[in-house]
Amino acid sequence: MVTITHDKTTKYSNKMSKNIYAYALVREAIAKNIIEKKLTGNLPSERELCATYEVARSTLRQALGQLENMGLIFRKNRSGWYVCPRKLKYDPMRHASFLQYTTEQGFQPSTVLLSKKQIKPCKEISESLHVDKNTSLTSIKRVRSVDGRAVVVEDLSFSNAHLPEIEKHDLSLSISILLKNTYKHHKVLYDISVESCCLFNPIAQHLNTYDGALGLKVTRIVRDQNGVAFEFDREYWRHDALMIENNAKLDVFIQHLKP
Amino acid sequence: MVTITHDKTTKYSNKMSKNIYAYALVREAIAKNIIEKKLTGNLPSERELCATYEVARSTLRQALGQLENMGLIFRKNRSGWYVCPRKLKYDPMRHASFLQYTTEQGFQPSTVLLSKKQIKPCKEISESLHVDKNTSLTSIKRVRSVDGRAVVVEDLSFSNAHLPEIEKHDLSLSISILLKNTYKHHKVLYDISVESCCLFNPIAQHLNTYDGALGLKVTRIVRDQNGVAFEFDREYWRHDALMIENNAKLDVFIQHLKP
DNA sequence: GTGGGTTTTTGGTTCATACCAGATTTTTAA
DNA sequence: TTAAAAATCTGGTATGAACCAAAAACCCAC
Repeated sequence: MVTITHDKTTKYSNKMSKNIYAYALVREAIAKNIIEKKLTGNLPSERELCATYEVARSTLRQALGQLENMGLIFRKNRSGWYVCPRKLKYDPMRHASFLQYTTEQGFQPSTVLLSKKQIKPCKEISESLHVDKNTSLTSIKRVRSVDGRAVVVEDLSFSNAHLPEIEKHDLSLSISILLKNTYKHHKVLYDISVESCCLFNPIAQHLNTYDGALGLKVTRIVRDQNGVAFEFDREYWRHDALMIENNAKLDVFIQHLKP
Repeated sequence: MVTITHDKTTKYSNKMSKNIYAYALVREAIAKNIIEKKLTGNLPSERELCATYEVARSTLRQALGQLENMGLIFRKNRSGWYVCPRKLKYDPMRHASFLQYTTEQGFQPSTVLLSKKQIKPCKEISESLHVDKNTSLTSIKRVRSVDGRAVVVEDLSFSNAHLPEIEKHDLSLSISILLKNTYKHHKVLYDISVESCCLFNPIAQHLNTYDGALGLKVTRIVRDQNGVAFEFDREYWRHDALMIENNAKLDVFIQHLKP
């Protein structure tokens, strides 16, 4: 049983006081308990929280929804609300494997290959990779988890011409290591885009979230040293699972700048 | 008066059919109208839409909320819902001014300086800039708009030691041009982080949105050629206003790689 | 015409209720 | 003992009603 600190004299639904809304008061009260670690793991049930804060369920759910947007809590379908684990720091520009940067940060990573097939590129991909609409590409879908929590669905498309027989490798492992070891692509370049998005089924289901949940979409075009694009990635992340980080590579730059 | 295509035989609130929910059907119907440009500018009022789709207002608002998360529509406080303009493409790594990259993309930019003061750094800033907690920094807040729509609130802190008399310049103009012209910082390096966040008052108010709205937080540490950090930025963006983009600088890299 | 007050319209907040669907736990029967 | 069935708990969906706050439209006196 979880005990929540709660000033019993505060009437959360009393909108007269200070022109502050009930949902905002409840939101702040729960946020405070989470930040001060008085609340960990799973939250009390919605109906319990309604009783605690003396608000209707829809008001409570408005507060919970905002805490979810803040990345403080998340839900498991029809099972309950949970305090979010810390975010994964992720540098889409860095040529590091998922395995590497997750373990560096103390997470237990895992990957499941959902599908592997030959596809014809959509307009966006054919334009990005400069290939004809009828060119066959190797396409894979994967779900990646940290500490048993699914955080990203990847949708990767590879140019067969550039990466011969790629479909014969174990594609549930690190692609960046495969590029390095098998195809000798030690230097690659990325075009990255990041934007806020909504996660819909079936992606939402793979991430154990709901249809319409908040996400971050990372798109990446991978090029070789000559600027030839050979890989097109779409990554759909749980919005609460990651923080994009890109650190200036001082050592490299300074080297170049020294006479 | 806006006319909406709508199959009158579809009962949106009939949950029996196909196990698809009313809010999802309404969401898809409105999304379709927006994508097909049958719906532009402002949407009909919520009560009208309720009548059109035969759902309760709370159900409709759930659909509108998801369309908002998708970046398809946005709201002006108590005035109505509007179809989102296209997103601004923004490369936080590029040393380009807001004026420059907005006009390049055909937007009309403007900036309002909200405040300018001397502050003592918080823990995060003092650690990032490697300055003592009692060092005075010049701090400014600005709101930047494109086509009259406020899209980002900036919170910038500068090291006075590194940028002497910075407080005497017009800080509603481009800082990157100021750095270039006045302080001769032609080459700078950035540490960037991007994450999903919630926008609360007063930031939400500056962006003409509501307390708890979705946002993207961009944090940036600016360093000189020697790696010395002298500026700390926090940017709070409307989540529907931007797309982070970073393009591989092929020309530069290829130059380096050529023998 | 026009400025200022009034009315109307709009979204924003909150409530109470009901029932559904899936996860979880408990009970029951083989 | 264990697997299947039932009960229970949880969040998810949906309704409709009421009232509030601010924006927008309107109107009228000057």
